[in-house]
Amino acid sequence: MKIDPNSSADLSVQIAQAIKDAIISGALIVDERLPSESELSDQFKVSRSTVREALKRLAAQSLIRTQRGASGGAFVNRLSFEDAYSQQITTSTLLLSMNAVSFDTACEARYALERACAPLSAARRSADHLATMRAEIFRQGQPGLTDVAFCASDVAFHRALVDGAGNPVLSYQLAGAVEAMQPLMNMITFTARDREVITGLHTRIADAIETGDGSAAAAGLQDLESETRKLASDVFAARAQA
Amino acid sequence: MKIDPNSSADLSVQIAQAIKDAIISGALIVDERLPSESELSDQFKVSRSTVREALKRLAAQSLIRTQRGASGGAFVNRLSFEDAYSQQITTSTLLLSMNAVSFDTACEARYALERACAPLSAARRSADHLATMRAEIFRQGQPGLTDVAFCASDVAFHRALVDGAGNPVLSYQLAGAVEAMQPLMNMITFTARDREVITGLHTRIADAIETGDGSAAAAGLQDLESETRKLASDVFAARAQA
DNA sequence: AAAAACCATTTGTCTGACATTTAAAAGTCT
DNA sequence: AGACTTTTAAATGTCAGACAAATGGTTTTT
Repeated sequence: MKIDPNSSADLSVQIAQAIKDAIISGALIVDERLPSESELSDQFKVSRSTVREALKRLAAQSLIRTQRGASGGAFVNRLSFEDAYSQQITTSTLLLSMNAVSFDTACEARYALERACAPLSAARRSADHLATMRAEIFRQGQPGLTDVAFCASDVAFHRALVDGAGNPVLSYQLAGAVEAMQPLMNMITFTARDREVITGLHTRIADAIETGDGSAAAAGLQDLESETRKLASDVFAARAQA
Repeated sequence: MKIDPNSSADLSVQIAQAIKDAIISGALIVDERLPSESELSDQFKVSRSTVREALKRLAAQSLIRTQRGASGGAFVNRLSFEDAYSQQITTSTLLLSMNAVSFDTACEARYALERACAPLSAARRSADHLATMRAEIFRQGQPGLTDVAFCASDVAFHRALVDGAGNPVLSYQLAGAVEAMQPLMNMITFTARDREVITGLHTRIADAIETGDGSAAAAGLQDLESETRKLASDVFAARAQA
């Protein structure tokens, strides 16, 4: 691991990159302890502060964790699916909010991805996830539910659908798409009639999954997408008029 | 923005979180300049080093960028799709390499997602992306191509397919799934016969996209998935024996 | 043998200094 | 007046050294 003191890049960036490369290449393995900050500052011929800034950059990406005290130090972190989920959700949320992605674009992506999960969920039809889906459908039918709570339940339903595919990589990839849309969805107000239509489609999708009919589930999702987009365009039209 | 000096969490973590919250909530908008490091250290009542470590954490997530010199400082960054892509790819790669995700799981996720793009790509059939696909198919037929180059071309073909859906959110979500698998794919050696089968399927997929037949493209991808998994299982079986 | 005191190591934080970069201000020449 | 050069001030980047706080191990005491 070497750095170039004459490069235009900041030293802390170079050091972070060097360590990151070592992790990705496998030269540093999970749970391995990095040299102490003083040792690293000797190795790289920089001050301890510079090393620390580099380590903080890595910690921000969950690549390392640090522990104080004797036999403490910085350790290569096993990137958990959970860490990856939350990073994914943060990034997706920022992307959507900062890049003015249209509701339609986000919606299209989300439902396309969910339809990809449907056949797998139907093939595996986990009792656990089906129960969650049914429970959320029930909750969505309760009177007095606020729009925000309805949305949250909607997200929970869709997550169960996705997780039901039993593929952690898919769940990870989709976490962002589903969760990041929640703020956008929260702008919609759902009338009693709207809710009825949506829970009806949810039921249709859950039924299809239960009977193992993936393409029926995908068709249900397709209709749900149209419904969602219609609702959203109504909201935007009304807002534009006001 | 307040922090709690008695909390167990490190000060730099708290400060980073406070600023991050301000960005996500919209209190700090894109391209807005943060107070200088000295001002922040006054505000939070901590030293400049601590503020700097917090800022490095945010910079590592592309939430801010810094500029030196007069009228320099830290600015809220507009998260570009490009930044998001590379973060996504790094995270996916680490996830796959550290968590011992099986080839089948990764493969299943990847092709499920790609099949989700197929109908959209077929509906839009951008001339540009189709040309890229054809070019990569041509390249894959060239004799003397190394396995690694064949794989790289394969990735390029699939990226074109995905990008052809014309949905940046989808492209972003899929970048990780497609690129992160490349190291796994590189372990496979492709015989001439294998390559013929694969480029044949690529051609079939490209043809389906060109004629706007999304389900045919999806079916082609399905066959390609089976083929890929068969090749991989042969490699693993051979390796297990040796 | 158990508890307490001590110690060494390591990260976290603080202080103060200097180097480097950069845009704006001031000055100078035509 | 306008174009060019020099100076200046502000900001980040880096360095050095110190102390605080946490933590596991070792030694001493009870």
